[in-house]
This record gives sequence, structure tokens and C-alpha cells, in this order.
Amino acid sequence: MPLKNSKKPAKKDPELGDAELEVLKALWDRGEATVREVLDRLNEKREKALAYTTVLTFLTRLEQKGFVVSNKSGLAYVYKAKVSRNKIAKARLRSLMQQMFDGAPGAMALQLMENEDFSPEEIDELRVLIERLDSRTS
Amino acid sequence: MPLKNSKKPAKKDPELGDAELEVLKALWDRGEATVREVLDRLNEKREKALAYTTVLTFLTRLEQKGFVVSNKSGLAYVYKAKVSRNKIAKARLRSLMQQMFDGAPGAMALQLMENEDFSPEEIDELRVLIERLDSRTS
DNA sequence: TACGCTCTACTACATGCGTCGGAGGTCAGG
DNA sequence: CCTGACCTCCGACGCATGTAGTAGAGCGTA
Repeated sequence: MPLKNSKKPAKKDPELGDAELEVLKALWDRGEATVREVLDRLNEKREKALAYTTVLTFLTRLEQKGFVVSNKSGLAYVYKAKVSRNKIAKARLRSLMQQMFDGAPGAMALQLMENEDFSPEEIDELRVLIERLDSRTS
Repeated sequence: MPLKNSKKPAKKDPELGDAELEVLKALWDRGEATVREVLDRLNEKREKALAYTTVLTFLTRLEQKGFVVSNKSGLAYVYKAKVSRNKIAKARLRSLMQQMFDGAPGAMALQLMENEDFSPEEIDELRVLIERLDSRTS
């Protein structure tokens, strides 16, 4: 059979790699930043420094994926996150919930509470949260 | 020993891809299974069927990564998960917690509770959990 | 015995991601 | 005007992952 092609690409929603996420975090921290600023930020936090172009690549890909926007301001481009940290956190939480807990938030919360250590303050906050949830559903 | 390379391979802990995880889930569900059984299981759940060899590949890789063990029983190999679902769930939860919540379980729990819907039963369970946590730390 | 199944081993290939290097533009200072 | 410092663009490479084809072994049955 020679060759046969009629498959459509079927665009996938873009995922965020680990390194790309780190870049996003840098943007969340600073609000806006140039490539160099992001680079410096990241390099503060790691032994092995990244190359300038590596960060450029990440930012470019993030922009293509729609996670950041840029605008040229003078010499260099300034990048800004287009999605909030909360939104990403929420999405990941939900994704993990689907993947490992059959979409049941309770199972996930349970697992979390059974395995992690909470401070008394956190416990209080949770208690308040619970009551709020309770009144909402009853 | 004359050796000049200080760069050690630095073995990475093997990660689990999404498809590999699905295979693991099939094993968790059945306890033990042959390639064909896993294949059938997976194909029940998807429109586009996987090829037999694809599943074979996954199982082989999973074994290399240490997530499953196999033993030849008669004609075909029988595979069994070596890690529990709970262990993986816990690891992922923790990883997400580090990644998105600075390692703070409370922040994660809060986010979860603010965004997801819990059933009254789940809420009760959580309440019990909270009390248990509370007595443990106080 | 030869056919047909089924199983494993090996190879392959596209895509995504982490990571850069080099080419070429621009601007400030000597 | 030349040099150096910076910046962006483009191409590239290696490895992981998802997915599969092909070859060859073992076995049951006509």
C-alpha cells in the first residue's frame, strides 16, 4: 500500500511543560518581565544556569500556546502572563482529580488530609471552609 | 581508577506517562493480567482501539521502570502492578502540592474545597477528618 | 506435516519538550 | 565609523512518550 493520508491533525489543547511552568511562575512573581529578567529570576533558583535563548524559546512557545502575551517596549519585548496562577492550579487540581480519584473531590481531599501535615492554623481554616460548604449544600 | 568524567548519568526516577498510567490502572483493576487482557480492558474504554503491540510496549517499559513485574505463566506473561494506586496518587498529590502550592497542603486543600462540589457525605467525612487532625496536633 | 494463532522481541517514527548555538539587527560609547 | 553588548529569529539535538509494524517462536489441529 503506497501511502494514504486523510487524517486531520485534530489540534490538541496545549499543555504546559515543567520548565515552561517555571517561566510562568517567574512572570506571575514579577507581573511583567523581559527575557533577561525572567532568565535572571530563574537562574537565582538553580545551580545550572539556563541560556538566554532557552528562556526566549520558552516564552515564545508560551505565547504560541496562548499563556502569555508580549509587547515590544523599546529594545526588548516585555512578556506578561495571560493566565492566572489560580487558574492553572485549579486546572491541575481538577486534572489530577479526574485522573487519580475518578473525579471525586472528596476522595482527593481525604487522601490529602491523611498524608500531609497541616498546621493548626490551616486546620482552623479548613474547619471554616467545611462549615461554609455545609451550609451551601444543606 | 583513572576516570575523567565527573558527569554521572544521574539516574532520573522514571516518570509515568498518561498512557502508561492507564495501563497501570487496568492492572490495578484486575490484579493481574496478560497483555491481551489489558488490551481488551483499555479498548472497552476508548473509541480508537490500541494495537496489541502498543500495550506490550507499555508493559515492557513499565517493567523497566519498575512499576510492574511479570512472570511467564504458560503461554504468555502475566503482569502485576508493583506499586499501589495509593502510592501513585499520593506522589502526584505531593508533586502538585510542591509545584503549585509551595508545598503547603492547606493552600491546596483550600483551593480544592473552594472550587469543587462536595456531597453532604463527603462533607461529613471531611469534618471527621478535620477533627482527627486537630486532636493529633493539639 | 503444514496452517494458522498467539505471543514476544526488535525496530521505527512522529511529536513534545528542555536546551542551545549561530546569524543578523540595533544602539551606545570610544 | 567600529566594537561590544543585547536582542530576536531560526534551526537543531537528544530523550521521553504514544503508537505501531514485522519477524520469528511455540502450539494446537486438520
